[in-house]
Amino acid sequence: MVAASVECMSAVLLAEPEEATRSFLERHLAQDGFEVVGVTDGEALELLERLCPDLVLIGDPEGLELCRRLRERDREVPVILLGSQESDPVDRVRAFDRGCDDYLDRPFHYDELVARIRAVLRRVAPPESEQMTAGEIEIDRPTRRVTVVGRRVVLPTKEYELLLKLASDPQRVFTKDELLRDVWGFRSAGRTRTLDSHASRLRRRLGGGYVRNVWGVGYCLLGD
Amino acid sequence: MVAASVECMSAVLLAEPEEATRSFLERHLAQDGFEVVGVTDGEALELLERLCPDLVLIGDPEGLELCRRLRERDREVPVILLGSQESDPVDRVRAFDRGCDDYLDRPFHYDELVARIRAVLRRVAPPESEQMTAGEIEIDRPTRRVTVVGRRVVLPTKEYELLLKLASDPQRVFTKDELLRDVWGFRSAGRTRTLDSHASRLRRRLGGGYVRNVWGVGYCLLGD
DNA sequence: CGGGGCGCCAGATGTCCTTTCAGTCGAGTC
DNA sequence: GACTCGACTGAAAGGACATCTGGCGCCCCG
Repeated sequence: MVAASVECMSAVLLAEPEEATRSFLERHLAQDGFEVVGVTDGEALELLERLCPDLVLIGDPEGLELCRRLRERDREVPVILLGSQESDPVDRVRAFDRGCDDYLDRPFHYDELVARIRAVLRRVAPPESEQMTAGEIEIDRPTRRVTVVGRRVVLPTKEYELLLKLASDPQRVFTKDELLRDVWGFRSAGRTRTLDSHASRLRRRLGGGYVRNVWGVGYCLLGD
Repeated sequence: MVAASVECMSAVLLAEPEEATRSFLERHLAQDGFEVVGVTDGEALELLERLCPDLVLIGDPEGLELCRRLRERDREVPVILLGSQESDPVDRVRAFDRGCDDYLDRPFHYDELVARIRAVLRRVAPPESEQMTAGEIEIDRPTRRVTVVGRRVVLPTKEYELLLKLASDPQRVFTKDELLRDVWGFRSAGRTRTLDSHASRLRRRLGGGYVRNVWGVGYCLLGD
């Protein structure tokens, strides 16, 4: 099994009531390059808002209701349901109606689960091109080369990753939580000073006031 | 079975060698609001470029190879494979590796197939318009950009949130309590001065008397 | 085993927003 | 037409947030 790209590991929220399965999945998914937080389903909804995971994996046999409540909050987050052993097509259709993205019966093969997770994520986050441009900023991912108006800029790792994220949608305003999660990973919520610090340095290195702060919200690369 | 969204019926390219299954699916999918073109797998690649379908359904038991060739042409088109009866997890993992989006074993339930088709299309299609419009006011949520008759308006956080709320139903009159609760949060009931103040400034910044007061009740964005 | 680069953090400072207050204006009522 | 209550708005106080700077610790590389 190939490890996920280092660039950005996907964050998976795992709602699985049974201890053994949960820790099994936590361990193996982590090995396969996912950042996993396992919870019992009671905690799932609450964590959803805090963590903003890339995907939710619901292992609860009663997961249907959770799926619905989750969708109610109007999150775009993809959901994969692990069914109960006796699922029939009707159950599955109902699950899809509730907005889930895939449904896998138990007992399942771990590799198939991973394949399905990847298939869903592939869809949600379409592949980024090797060459990114944002205004006068050019980023060449294979070589990690960044140029601003032709001038070469060398960036340390975190600043480079932060730039990548911001450049993925240059006009868009990213919230601090979002940036912290995607660049620093799941469990970094609240460390705004760290983000601020890097944003500040990135701004200085790029020059030209590219990195702009949106008060009380976060940052964007090309405001206005 | 709910009919497909009226907005735009999805075009499905169906590559299924077996005559009976093909016509069955053609007929039923058409009834369920899809635009279906059924072909044998030889023709699929060629038609792919001409038709640009929204989704490809591969019924061929040898569909793996087709899926690969299809992906080679680097189309973003989603693909669902209908497996052969004897598929095992290894086959399925291989299929996902080839880039397919879902895999359904035969014999399958038609309703489940439709549910899965919808789930995949849901993912692919809607980068839902994050665009709101209220009269001549346009709001782009990702960039937090607000324009009035083309003129760009910059808003501080609270005013922006207030505008969002008002624009969510521009004609409607929102009571002050409602606005306070939704923008300032639960425990803010009674602080009408604060709301007044922000409404006043929002009105001034938007110009054109958009934010209108309804005496003794609250505010609305487009009165009359 | 030392040095430098980098990630992370905390305190000081400055900036901008929010809230409140106070005075005025306007609408509705008798 | 006078009175009352609510709405409007400028200014000022206060707070929340952003930025910068310097320091500490870690890891990689020499």
